[in-house]
Amino acid sequence: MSQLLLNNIQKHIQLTDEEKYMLLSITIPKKLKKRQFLIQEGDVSKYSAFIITGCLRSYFVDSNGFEHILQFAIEDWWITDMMSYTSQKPGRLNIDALEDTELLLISREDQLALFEKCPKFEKYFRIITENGMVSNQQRLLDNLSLPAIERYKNFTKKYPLFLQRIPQLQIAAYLGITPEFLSKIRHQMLKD
Amino acid sequence: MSQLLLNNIQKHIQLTDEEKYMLLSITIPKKLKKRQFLIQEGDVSKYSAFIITGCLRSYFVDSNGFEHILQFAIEDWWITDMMSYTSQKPGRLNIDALEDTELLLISREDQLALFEKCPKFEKYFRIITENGMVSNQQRLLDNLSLPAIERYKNFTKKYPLFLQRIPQLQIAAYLGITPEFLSKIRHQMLKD
DNA sequence: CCTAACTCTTAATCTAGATTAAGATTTTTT
DNA sequence: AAAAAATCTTAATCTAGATTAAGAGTTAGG
Repeated sequence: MSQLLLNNIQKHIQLTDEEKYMLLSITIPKKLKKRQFLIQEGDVSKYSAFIITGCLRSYFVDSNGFEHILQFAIEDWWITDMMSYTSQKPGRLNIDALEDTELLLISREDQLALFEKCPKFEKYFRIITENGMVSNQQRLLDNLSLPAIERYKNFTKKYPLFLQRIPQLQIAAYLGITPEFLSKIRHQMLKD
Repeated sequence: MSQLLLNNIQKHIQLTDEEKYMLLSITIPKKLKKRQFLIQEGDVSKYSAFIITGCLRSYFVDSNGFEHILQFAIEDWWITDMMSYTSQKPGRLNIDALEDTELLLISREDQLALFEKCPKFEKYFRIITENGMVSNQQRLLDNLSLPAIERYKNFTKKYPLFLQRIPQLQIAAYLGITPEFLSKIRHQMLKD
């Protein structure tokens, strides 16, 4: 089960058995049922979560009660409220499970201690964070420059697996449109 | 002149004189006149730039020829096309100077070699990247959840110094609205 | 110092996407 | 298996912000 995490890490750095042990000794397994929360608004995100099976979303509830989704995450991905996790202050994001989910958690405290003991892990997380930043930037550019229909087409190309797994309601909240308008777009796409 | 960079770094990690030397021996000073490019679309971003004086912007030109600004950067900030810089593949961003500017450049190659020689620097850039990711996420949330007038108010609060320095045309391209609409918003704000 | 090139504003018209509402399906709970 | 809750669709109406156009103010280069 931890093998998925080790494999993910070993795409970027090589680990000795001792280093594997160092890592695994600080990971905490956790299960969430569908709709259970990992983090709620106002919490300090003590942990970053690596997903073994299942699917989570991180989202923000605006002053009108609308949800806006920052990230979907499935097997082999990390998710947390980065702002709260890095600062260890209360965050504004919620993270909950869209399916029954198995996670490995690592606390910020243990993570930083691990970096001190073994800088290789700092490299791994530096790379993960760089990649996350790039995909965030790409998404911001899409939101600034493309109409909703193009953003949806990009989404279907980039994340074809999500289409089967994630309700349209959620996809609309990720794209920044209403479910009604997404429905209209999909109808329109069938015609051409 | 390099003192600004050393101070910035020493907010996050402590450096020995030798480490300072290691860093400075790979930085390349560069000057740009207003309107000169650091990077153009299609280039590989060989360098990340730390700003000593002046102001730059990174932006994307969409298929209709409209510019969308990802980042403004002034003294004491880093800027690059992260996608291209980390992958060393051609990028889609332009970076140019809004004012006469002095920079210190570091190549991706030298940066990665520095990380190997001295993991402390990996820590520094991991922190910088984490912070960048957080502010990108915050901006994405603002774009998803707030109307233009609120985004402008947030901008004025977060970057009061930019208001004097950066033309409204550019600020509009950052907020994701037309300059005409920004003008309307500003007029509207005077009334209350 | 003058002209060309930006920059900002105002206003009329237009459109992508929101809102509201209602009905049809599907999923979940009891 | 029935009832309740969530999901998706369609359609009419509405609005935030775009587009177009024109003029005024400001900056910069020759």
